[in-house]
Amino acid sequence: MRSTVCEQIGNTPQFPNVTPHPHTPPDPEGTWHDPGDVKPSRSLLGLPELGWPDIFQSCSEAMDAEDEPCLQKAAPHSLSPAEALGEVVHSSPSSSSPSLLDGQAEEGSLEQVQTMVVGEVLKDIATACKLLNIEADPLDWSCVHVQKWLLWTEHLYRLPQSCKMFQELTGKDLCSMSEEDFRQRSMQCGDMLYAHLDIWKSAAGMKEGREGKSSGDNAWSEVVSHYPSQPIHLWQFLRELLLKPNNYSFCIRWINKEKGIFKIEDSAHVARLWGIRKNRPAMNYDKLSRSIRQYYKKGIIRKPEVSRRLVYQFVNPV
DNA sequence: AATAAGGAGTCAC
DNA sequence: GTGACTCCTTATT
Repeated sequence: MRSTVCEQIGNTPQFPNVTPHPHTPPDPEGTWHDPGDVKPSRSLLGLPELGWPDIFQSCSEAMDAEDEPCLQKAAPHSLSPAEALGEVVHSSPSSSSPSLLDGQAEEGSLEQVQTMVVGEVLKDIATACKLLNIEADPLDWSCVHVQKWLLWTEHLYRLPQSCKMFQELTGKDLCSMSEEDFRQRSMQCGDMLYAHLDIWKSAAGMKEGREGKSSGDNAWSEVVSHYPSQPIHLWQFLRELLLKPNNYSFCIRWINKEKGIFKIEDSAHVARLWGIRKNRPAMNYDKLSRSIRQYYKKGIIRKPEVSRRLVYQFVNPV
């Protein structure tokens, strides 16, 4: 199934370049090569069309729950993320005739893929909303929310820090800015931030103007139902990260999901994400790990039988 | 040097 | 009271 879809995608004009994901899963030995070390090309990192690699990776995840190394992703070109969302949103999935031409069949498959992609994008947004404790619609963001989103996006994609250039902007302000405005505030990653915001805006736009049919709607209700979210526990936060391997496996990943054993690949990064979530700029791994150790006596997290550095185990696996 | 373990004080809810 | 943050010492990798 996956190979079929991959082949279709590979042969489709919208997905001309199939390239490995920068967050390539670790080898069997468990060693991990930081994507920052291998210095992937800007297109690999998603510049300026960053949304697509992540979206497509999410789509791959939907097709195959396992985080397999063979997964490939496409570099975007002719279709922006927002356009892709729009296309699926406004397409009608109805008309299928027995005399379909090859092209139409291909279109149908593409449509299916796009529908799946939209669903996964919305789920990713739902996850981010939950982890960040912000609303899904950027128009509703306060200045603080904007800063959280910026910090998060920068850390998630390892972009240079530029959130200071966006200080005292509300979500409305941000949404009214052009791509050029973004670039002026951040030469290095303004275009990427703009692309990401575009995805969120498009997803929020799906809320209105249509009634529930496609898979995107379930995902959307998931997005809105998560807000306002409750204070999140550290163990919940870690589990959320672990359950999104395509987004976060570069910093935390399962060693043995069945047993609940996981490894923190980038301690500083995980701590930073946790600090963003809790509005604790001084958060570091020393403090985060102290909180994890408090879980020992509570029976939530423990060290595995064979203790290894940065490896922990949920006492009650999912 | 980074990580692990755990004591102890503090704070917000 | 609870959960988390913070700072700390000591031990281990």
